[in-house]
Amino acid sequence: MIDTKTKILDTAEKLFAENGFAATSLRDITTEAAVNLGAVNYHFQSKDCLIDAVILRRIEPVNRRRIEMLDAAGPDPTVEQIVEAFLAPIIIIAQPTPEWVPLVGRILSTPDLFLDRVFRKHLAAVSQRFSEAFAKALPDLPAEERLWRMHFMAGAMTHVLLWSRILPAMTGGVCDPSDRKAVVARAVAFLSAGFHAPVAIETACREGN
Amino acid sequence: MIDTKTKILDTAEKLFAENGFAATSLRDITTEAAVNLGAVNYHFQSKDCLIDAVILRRIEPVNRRRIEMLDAAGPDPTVEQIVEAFLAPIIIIAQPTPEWVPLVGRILSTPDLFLDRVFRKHLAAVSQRFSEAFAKALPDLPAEERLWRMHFMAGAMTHVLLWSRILPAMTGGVCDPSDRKAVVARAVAFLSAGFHAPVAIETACREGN
DNA sequence: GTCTATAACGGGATAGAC
DNA sequence: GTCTATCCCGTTATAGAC
Repeated sequence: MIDTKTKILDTAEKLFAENGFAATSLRDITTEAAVNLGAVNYHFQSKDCLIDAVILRRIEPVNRRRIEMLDAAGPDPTVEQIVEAFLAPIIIIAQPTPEWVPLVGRILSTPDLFLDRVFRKHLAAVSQRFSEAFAKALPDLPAEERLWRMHFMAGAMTHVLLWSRILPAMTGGVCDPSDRKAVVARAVAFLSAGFHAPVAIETACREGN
Repeated sequence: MIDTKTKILDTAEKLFAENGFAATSLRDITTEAAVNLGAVNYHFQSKDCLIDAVILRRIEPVNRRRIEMLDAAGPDPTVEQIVEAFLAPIIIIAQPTPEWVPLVGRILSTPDLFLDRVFRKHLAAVSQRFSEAFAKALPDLPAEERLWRMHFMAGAMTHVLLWSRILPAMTGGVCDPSDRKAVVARAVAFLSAGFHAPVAIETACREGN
């Protein structure tokens, strides 16, 4: 028997992922979870706090796994290893709870206030670790370019999470996101190549070639 | 003097971009636009129709410019040219109306019903054109991998649009999205390299190497 | 075409019985 | 801890004066 608090958390996670935070009412959640409306404000103080709780429950394990994978790659990981350590946890770990996959995508694509207050707080440290790893693996890459490329990487990852449900329909069944290891492998190959690309801006400054 | 309908459209675009569709009320729009609440339901039938109208107004020029740039690259465009034709219009054209940049990002990251009904209808044809161009430029790339890579590209682009406003704060001022030509150049370099990357999945099947 | 007033509804939050 | 009833607010949409 799952307790009420967990039922609310699970259902909220599912509905937030499907319909977004603003479009999901507490009534939607309590109805589907078959719990009482008042229970939400008892266990969590408000809808905002519920959102925070839903997010926090999932971010922590992902970040821990990311750091683990980065550490496991040794003191001088390759670009491929860094990219994989960043992507794999958030895509692979999702297996037992597939609902939260598009949820994370939704979080990452909602640059609103609560993102500052919830997300940056929990991502900044990890992001810093990865930035340093990239700096070491790509010592000739300017810092600005490195951050832009990490930004592109995060975008590709977010998109994969967000659209995973409808991608088969979009591609006429050609792309299948359910094989998550394959998705990671494809993304790592694509993004690693991007990190290794020559720097376009500096080339433009050198003018001749 | 701008007419009421345009004022509503402009303001709705701005507020939708800033706060999302669900979180923006018609009252927010009419107050900021200094027009009457009833005018919205007069000029547009409903909030949903207003959203459609806001989106449609911007999609068409972008798609037209994309096809123009693709055509201008000749019958056999390079990967770089294709990527640039896909990215540049949506990022560069934004100059006169910067509000809609994050708006487009928001559209692309909201895989809900109206996206099916509004967006796929207007993107499918263009997407097909670009897919064919990539197929010609990368004849050895399997169709599945090609579609995945286009997906990654769309994700990176979306993220750039969505986060453009807060990126400077996130990176301590290092990354500046206001120089849009530079952003395009960086993204083209990164993503083109990704498209040229060897195919990881097939490598895994060949097992030995 | 424009504006005001209001209907009809659904939302979050709370009080209080059990 | 759980449930019911209710308050109060903001929302969309409409009706009708001007």
